[in-house]
Amino acid sequence: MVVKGIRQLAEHLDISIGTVSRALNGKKDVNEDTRRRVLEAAERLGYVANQSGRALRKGSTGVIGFMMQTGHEITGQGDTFFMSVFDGVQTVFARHGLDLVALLCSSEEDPDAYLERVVARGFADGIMLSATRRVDHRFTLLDRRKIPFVSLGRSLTDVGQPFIDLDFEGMATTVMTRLATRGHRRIAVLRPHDDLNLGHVFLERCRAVLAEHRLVLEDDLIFNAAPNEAGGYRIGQDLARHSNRPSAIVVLNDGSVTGLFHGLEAAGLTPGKDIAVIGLHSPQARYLSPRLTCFDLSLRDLGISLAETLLASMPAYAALYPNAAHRQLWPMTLIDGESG
Amino acid sequence: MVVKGIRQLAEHLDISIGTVSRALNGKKDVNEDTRRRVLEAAERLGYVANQSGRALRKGSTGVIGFMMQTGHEITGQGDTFFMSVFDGVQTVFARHGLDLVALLCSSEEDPDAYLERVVARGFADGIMLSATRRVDHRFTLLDRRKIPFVSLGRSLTDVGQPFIDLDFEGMATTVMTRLATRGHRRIAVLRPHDDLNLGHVFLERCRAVLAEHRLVLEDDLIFNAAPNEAGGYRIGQDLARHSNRPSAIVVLNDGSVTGLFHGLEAAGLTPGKDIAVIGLHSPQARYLSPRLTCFDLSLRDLGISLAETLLASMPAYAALYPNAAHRQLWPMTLIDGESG
DNA sequence: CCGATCTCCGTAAACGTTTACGATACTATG
DNA sequence: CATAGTATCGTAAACGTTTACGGAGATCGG
Repeated sequence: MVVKGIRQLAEHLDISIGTVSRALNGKKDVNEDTRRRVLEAAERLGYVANQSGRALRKGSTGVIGFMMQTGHEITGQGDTFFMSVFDGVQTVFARHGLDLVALLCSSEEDPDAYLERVVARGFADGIMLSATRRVDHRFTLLDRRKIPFVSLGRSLTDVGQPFIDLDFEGMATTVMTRLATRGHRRIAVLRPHDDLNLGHVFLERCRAVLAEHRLVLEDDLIFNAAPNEAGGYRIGQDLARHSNRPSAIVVLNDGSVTGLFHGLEAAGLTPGKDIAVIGLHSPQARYLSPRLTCFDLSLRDLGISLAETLLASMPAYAALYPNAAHRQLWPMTLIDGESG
Repeated sequence: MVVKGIRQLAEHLDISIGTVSRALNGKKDVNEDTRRRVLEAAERLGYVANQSGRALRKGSTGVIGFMMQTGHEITGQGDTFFMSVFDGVQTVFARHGLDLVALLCSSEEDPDAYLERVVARGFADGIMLSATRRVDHRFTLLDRRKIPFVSLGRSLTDVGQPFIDLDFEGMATTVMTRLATRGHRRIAVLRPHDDLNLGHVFLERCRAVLAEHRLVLEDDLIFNAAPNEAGGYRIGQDLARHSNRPSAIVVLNDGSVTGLFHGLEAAGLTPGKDIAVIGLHSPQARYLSPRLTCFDLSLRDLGISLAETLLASMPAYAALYPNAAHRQLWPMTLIDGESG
């Protein structure tokens, strides 16, 4: 047996709907006995307050949306990446009865228009962004609509938004000094397509670090590729055929690294021997041969921080997270492998 | 400038809210000039009807939820898998103004309780399920709540639900006859953990096909492993150390196949030479060396069918999809590689 | 010129919930 | 006993939207 609305539930208990609502929401002014009766009946009859009615009255939905784009791969980050981040986010949200949903923007729809539509509808109380682009109108849009949000990734578009981004500067410093001091002179970088912001901050710092070693990052050694196996494979082939092959390559694109390995191997090159390969976070790093030297980070903790940063910018929760960082670069640690 | 509700928009235009609503929703009884005026103003002022108010009044949300579980990997299917399916789903939904969102169930919450909560709230007009388990209470739950749904995957729990599942029977027939006729006598199977349903239907058919060749599927050659690189790698090592090693292994678990390759290689075994390896759909199949022999399918088309099947079970749309299959086994084609 | 029809629009009810407010009964205090 | 205070509950308004209904004006046919 399933009951339809709070009115039915109230009639069934012979109590007014006001009292039932107060009982369910843990409000004052309700006898403990009746509260127990109400809760027990709601549980037994499978009553849960209607989302639309509740949201309409309260002015908030209790939903946080994480925007993702389907179809064409933008980031190439596998499900393990986002699913781990999500799990961290949820542990924080669960404490406040907030629900996380992924807002899926079709590849056939303009991301900006999609987001505007969703936000204007008041679908979610807060928004999480990822795959941030170099100039990203979504930030100005969200700022204009005055809806709390946080982004996983930086952008040149700056409206003072909170964000957490991977510490590409730290990564660049670590990896470039390592390679330079090990005698590498010509270093390549593989990154996803140019619109995304992450490549630029990385490259900028790379140039600075290399300059200290009197080295330059040559333009024709900066490769773009789709963030997947195919993209990595193609670059592996290209490297093998390169007239003046670099001695090392840093791969920002974690979805491409196994493809790159296989592309190199197919051309007779061994990573770590013929060419040093250093990657970003990669769940399969340990199972590649040779083992991939790459950076590691705690995705779950990142998700927790992401949630806290968002809540800190929401009036209803801000007081609970007084010292959440407004903007944060997430540290990564280099894990030694055999590839470089 | 942004306008808050339909009331403000109506005042701004000096029209009643009824007419504004009719104009926006393409209803009759509204002058074409005023309709244009309304649409233009809404566009200019960034008005979009509030989700909660609209859903409350109309009794439907226009949202379809695809349930996924975060944290621990259940299926191991990478983002390319679901994102491609989603994209197919969206092309159908877009025609009807339906929005697809992913309902993310935390690893700390019981999936059944989560789904019940979401459905009882009236959050979505329809539900899509995946990672179906052998006995899966979600089906009885959705059936009891009388909410339209479809699942990607079968279950022993049968409430007459519509579903689309991969054609594991066809796959079993194809792969086992291929291996048997090529002289393989001891064949192993790698599958994800036992709760999931997909392994069972596959194994059952495998046994039947092998029996025709007077062969048996030995119990100790049925391996379970986490559907990721680590799981595959471990099985690769186990196979190498096996006292009576099988000559072939079929991998249902697409997230494990590269790990398996690397595990085998680390132990000095070459796929396709020392042991035949045949996998399920795998985006990196072409970039492994040796190239993986595996099954392929159109994920985008699968998504389209999934959406059509769901809509066919929703009263409001059923008439538009008269010949959508209620239950369907999705065909896969074997792609020859070098691994078996 | 009258009645009928049509076009267009405004009014108000309804969706399910939360919550401010007031009412009632009971307890405590003097 | 009177009064103040407290505990508990019911009533009704409000959230933003859609839509059934009716009304006003215009058009048309006879």
